[in-house]
Parts: sequence; structure tokens; C-alpha cells
Amino acid sequence: MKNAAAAVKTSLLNQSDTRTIANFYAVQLQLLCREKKYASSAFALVRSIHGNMITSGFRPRSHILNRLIDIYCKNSGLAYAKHLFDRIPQPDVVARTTIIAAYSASGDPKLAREVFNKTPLSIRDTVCYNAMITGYSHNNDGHAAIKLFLDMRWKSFQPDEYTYTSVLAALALIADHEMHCGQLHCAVVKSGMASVKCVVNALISVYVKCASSPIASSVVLMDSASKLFYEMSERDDLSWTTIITGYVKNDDLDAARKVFDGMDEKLLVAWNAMISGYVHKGFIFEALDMLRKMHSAGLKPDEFTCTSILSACADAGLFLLGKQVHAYVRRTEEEIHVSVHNALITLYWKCGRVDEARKVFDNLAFKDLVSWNAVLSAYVGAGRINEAKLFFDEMPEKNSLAWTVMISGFAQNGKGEEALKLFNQMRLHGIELCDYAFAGAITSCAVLAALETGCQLHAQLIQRGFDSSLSAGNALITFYGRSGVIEAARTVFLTMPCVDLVSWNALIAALGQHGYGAQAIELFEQMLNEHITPDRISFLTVISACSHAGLVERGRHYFNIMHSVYKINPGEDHYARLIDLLSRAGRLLEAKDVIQTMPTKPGAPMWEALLAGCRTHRNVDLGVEAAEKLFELTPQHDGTYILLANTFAAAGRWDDAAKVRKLMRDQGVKKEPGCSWIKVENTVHVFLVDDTAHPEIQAVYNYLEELRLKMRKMGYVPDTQYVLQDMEAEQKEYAISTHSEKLAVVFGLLKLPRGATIRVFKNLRICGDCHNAIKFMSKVEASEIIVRDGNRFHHFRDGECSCGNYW
DNA sequence: ATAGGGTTAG
Repeated sequence: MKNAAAAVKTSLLNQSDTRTIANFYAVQLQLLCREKKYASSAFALVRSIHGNMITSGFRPRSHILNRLIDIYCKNSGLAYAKHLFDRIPQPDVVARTTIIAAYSASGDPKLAREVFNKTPLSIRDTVCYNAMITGYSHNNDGHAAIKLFLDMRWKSFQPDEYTYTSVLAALALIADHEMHCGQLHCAVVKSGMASVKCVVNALISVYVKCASSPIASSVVLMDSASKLFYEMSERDDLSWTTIITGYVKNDDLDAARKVFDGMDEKLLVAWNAMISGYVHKGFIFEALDMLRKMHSAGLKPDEFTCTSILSACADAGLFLLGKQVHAYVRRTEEEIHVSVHNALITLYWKCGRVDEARKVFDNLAFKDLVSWNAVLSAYVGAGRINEAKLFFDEMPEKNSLAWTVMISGFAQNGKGEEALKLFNQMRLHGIELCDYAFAGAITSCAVLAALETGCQLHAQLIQRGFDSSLSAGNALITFYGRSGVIEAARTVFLTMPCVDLVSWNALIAALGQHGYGAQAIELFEQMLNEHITPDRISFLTVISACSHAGLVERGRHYFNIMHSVYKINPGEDHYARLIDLLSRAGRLLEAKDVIQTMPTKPGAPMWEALLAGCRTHRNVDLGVEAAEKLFELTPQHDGTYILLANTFAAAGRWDDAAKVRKLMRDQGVKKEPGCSWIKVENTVHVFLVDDTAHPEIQAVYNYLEELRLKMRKMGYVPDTQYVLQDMEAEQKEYAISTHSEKLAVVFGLLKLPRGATIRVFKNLRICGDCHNAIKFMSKVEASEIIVRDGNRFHHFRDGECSCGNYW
């Protein structure tokens, strides 16, 4: 860019040097055209040249106009290009082809097709067809591209090597196994193009892309690609890079390296491909080693190299190294490419400097969509969800990724309703839904425990063919797991074409959370047998599975091997799980011992786990000790009061329990929302309060308010579990939580009269509750349970389940 | 005027 820009600038100053004005403009534009690299200054230069034309009253002829349109298209001036094009009375095929390519590049093949359709057959040519076919394949519509290719043949236009390369690219979008590739290969041979270099390159590229399909055997396909490569009589730069990147993309860095080492003159692109391969694999030091070797080979890192290295630094948390790369770029480059800036933004926020990331963004003269998305991810990644939403609303243009980041940001921060609302808006705006968007929406359903909505999304996912998506699959496992539909979670896991660590962790968690501790452990062991290395999340889930299943020794074992075998330092959360494991099993002194000997200062979660154990095992003294620590650490936390009061209540010390409640009120501690009330006669009504607008629920609300007032008069602070125990004494009214896990606990605690009916009125809630309902049916000795979800109901009687509609 | 390789946002 630099040279062309300088030349144009000089020629702008020396207008007198040029013979005719038209020639002068033509030269300027040609200079700009030569540099195809996209840069921020190019746009400003076209604007100024175009501006000069207008002010000097120059009326460009078609070839200059076409060139102007072309440059606008390539330098983010689509709107100007469109404006110019629309004012041409009878645009020639060159102008049309330019604008077709531009519309396609901007992601709008429909608009491109309109122009294409309006192009009379008499002026259409092969190039015009090529542009449209490429447009389709760039927009992932392989079928449309092939259809147009057939149409072209039908209308007797002669395809050339450009046509073949484009059509092969389109076919690569659809082909996904050996058979397809073989057929294609035959077709190319039949077409007589099999000796044309660029067509062979495209064919190699098809093999490579096919190899990364989850259902193909990548080794076989890569072998075919490599055979083609070595059989070529003459290889160009592209042939080399295609095969190298092919190996890189198919996770065979050694093979890639072998080909790379065989290159006489190593191209910058090839170096970059190797470096990015190492970066993606997390081999940061190999990547840096390559950078050094490349440097000694006399090649200067370009923006591709730098962005790769910066992104490696961001992932590895190598902030200082990243800064050095930045300093290097600043020293050597006159104009820093926007992608380098974007990688820098990511470096900052991933190293915990969100505000600095924002500052980099604010100072950018030229921002693209990726820059905006990087800042959006920064806010989301830091959990600063409100700022993220404000930023999201400010965005001048949002692509599917921006929507997706925002949706999953809401979901991950517990704002399921906002997430689903946004997902619907995304639909209404006609933004193309990708698998990640579905993953975000399904995660919100997991958060909201909205089983029905989640199932609908699952159906739509299958309809759209996203069911092979890793991220969507993982979201589904988590969703079904949280909803208690373990079989569905398992089915998703088993039918996924490929799974990763997240999938394993999600299924282990699902099993562990719902009382299938032994199965969770079995799965964890199976994962180890398949040589998949567990991460810190895996240990969190497997230890808590042990905890729920009461498998203390097994849990301790996992805690120990985490560091001794897998070199993962246990974090606070792991200690909290270990203490929970011991406390639940009643080994309270051991738990206390762990707290006192752990390497860091024990935080609130450890003491809370101990206190919960004290409540269950009725150890008042130790409970009080733990509670005192908690009052110091988190004085305003309602959970401590509730747990302590329960500890007293469990030990039958009702007066002390009442004192704790009074203390809580005196300290001005507010209880968190999320629980509702039930009334027991012979029937238990469980009203879940998510949908307060529902008339039935509203009526109950009023009743509950009355109840609360009454209780306050009696000196109680109404709350979830300890009120339950108090009320139990009266055998009349119960408090209950809406949370499915707590609901299970409460069902377990209730001592209902034999033969009682439990009616669970639910809205927006889950079958997980049904699942718990069945599980605890024996405990509550109820003969039937009716779970209602809006108009639907599930009816359990004597272990049988039926469901239907209420009206 | 059209194709084809390397980068950055989840």
C-alpha cells in the first residue's frame, strides 16, 4: 500500500505533469488498483480522487467509472459504489460483474443475483457467471453455485479454469467423504482440466476440506491430496501452501512440517501457516521458534504473523511478550493493520485489562466488525454484562457473531430471559442463525430450566442440520443434565460425531448432579481410559459426583491425583468440593483439618460447606464456629443465617434458631428471592413463582403475602428451609424453594400424611422436577403427584406416569 | 470485471 499511496499522493500534487485529465485519473486509479491489500488509507484516497473529479466537473467515461466502482467495493465503500452503479443508465457487463462480486463479498448474494438476472443474455459472459458462482460459494451456498454452473453449461457458455476452481470450491462445501471426492476427481479428469495447474490446486483443496469433515477419514483423504500434489508436473506457491495448510488444519503438524522443510524457497504464507498451526495447538514455544527461524531466513513478519503470535500470547497470558510484539510492529510498520489491533485488544482483555482493551479500541482510526466484536467479548468475558449490552446497542453493524456473543454472555451470567429475548430478536432481524447462537439459547434454557423451549430448540437444531455441532451438542448435554433428563443428555453425547473435554465434563456433571454418582465415576474412568486428559473442571465435577454419592475415599483419591498425576494445582473451588465431600459424609473434623491445613487462606465456600455438613449431622458447636468465620468473611450473606438457624433447628434448639432469625433481621440482611410457599392440608400445593403474572399464581401470591404478615407477627422472618421446619411442627404450612435441587431436598424433608397428593403448579419449570418428584415419591409416601406446566400436566401415580392437556 | 494459500472476534 505504502508505495501506491505515495505515488498517488505525489500525482495529486503534480497535476500539471499529466497530459489529459482523463488519463491522469486513470493513472491514479490504476495505481490504487494495483495494491489489492485492504487498508484504511485506500478508502480516503478514492474519496479524494472521486471528490476531485466532481469539483473539477469531470465526467468519467465507463472504463474509469468501472474502476472507481471496483476500488470503492474493495475498500469498504460499498455504498458509494452502489450509488455510482445505480446512476449508470445502461451498465456494461464489466460494471455489472464488479458490483455482483462486491455484493457477494458483502454477504448479500441475493442482491448480487438481482443484478445478474437483469444482465441480458446477449452481454453476459463467462466472467460474469464466474463472479456469481464464486459469490454463492463464498456465502456457503454450494448448491446454488452448482445449479448456476449447470445453467451456464445449458446456455452454452464455455467454462474456463476460473469456473472450475470456483465450482470445485462450491463442491467442497457439500462434499464430506471419500466417495464425493472420488467422483469429483473423475469429473475433473473427464472435463479435460486435470492438467491445468490451478484446477489441480482446487482439487487438492477439496480433498483437504473434505478431510476435516467429522465423518470422513482424514488420513485417507490427506493421502490422496498429497499424492495429487507430488504427481503435479509443476507446483506453484499455492500448491505448496494448500498441502501444508491442509495438514495443519487436519491436526497433523508433523506431516505439515515435513512438506514445509522440503520447500526450497519458503514462502511467508507457508511460515505463517506453520506458525498459526502451532499456535492453535497451544505449542507457543514452537511457534516462537518458527518466528525466530523465519527471521534468520531474512523474512519480515507481516500482519498475519503478528496476529497469530499476539493471539498465542493472549491465550497463554504472556502479556509482556505481546507488548514486545506490539512495539516491534509499531517500530517497523508505518500503518498497523486493523487485524493486529484487533489481536491486541484480545491480548489486553485476556490478560485482565479490559479497560485498556477499550482504550486501544477508542484510539483506532479504522475499526472493523472484528474490533467491535473483540471489545464486546472483552466485556462479556469479564462478566461486565451491562456494559456489554450498552456496547452491543451502540454497534453500527452486528453480525451473527456479535449477537451470539451477547446471547451466550447473558446466558452465562444467569440472565436466561434476556438471552432468549435477544435470540428471538435475532430471528426477527433475519440474522442467520448459526450453531453457536443455538448453543447460547439452549444454555439459557438450562439456566431457566425451561424444558419445553429447550426441546423445541433442539428440534429446530436438527432441522437445520446443526446437530453435528460440537458447541450446540455440549449446550444440549448441559441443558438436559440440568433439567434432569439424563437419558436425553446421554443420547446427545452418544450421537455427537465428535466430542471434546467439555462434552465429557457436561455428561459427568449431569450424572453426578442427579444422584448417579457411580455412573459419573464410571464415565470419568472411561474418559481416562480413552487417554483424554482431564482439566480442572473435570475434577470439580467428578469430586462433587463422589460427594453426592457418598464415595468419600474415591473423591479423596481424585483430589490427590489431580496434582500428583495431572499437575493441576487444586484451586479454592476444588478445596470447597473436598470439604463438601467430607462434610456431607459426616467427617466434619477431617473437613475442618483440611480447611486449617490448606495452602491459601480458606474463603467463604469452605466454611459454608462445613456449616452445611454441621446442619446435616447436627454438630452445633462446629457449626457455630464455621458460622462465625462466615459472618466475618461475608457479613451480609443470607445463607449463613439460614444454615445456622437450620443447624440449631435440626438439633431441636428452636429458641436458638429463632435468635438467629432475629439477628438476621436486626443486621438488616435481606434474603435472596427465589422461594415460594405451599399450603398443606391433605394436598400439598407447590407454587413456583417465576411467572407472577399468571392469575392463579397471583392469587397464591396474595395468599402468601397474608401468610408472611401473619408469620412476622409471630416473630418469624419468613424464609425457605428453616420456616419449613418450624411449620412442620404445626403440620399446616410449608415453605418451599423453586430450585429443582432444593425442591428435591424439601420433598425429602416433608413428612406428609400417607396418601397425600402433591400438586406442583409450574410455569417455565422443568421435568427435572418431575424426575425429582418420582424419585422422592417414596420418601414423601405420596400416592400421586401432578406436575403442571402451563396447559400440560404430568401425572404420576403408583410409579406410573401419564401426561396430557388441562384444557 | 471472475478463482485459489496464511490472521484477528465465540
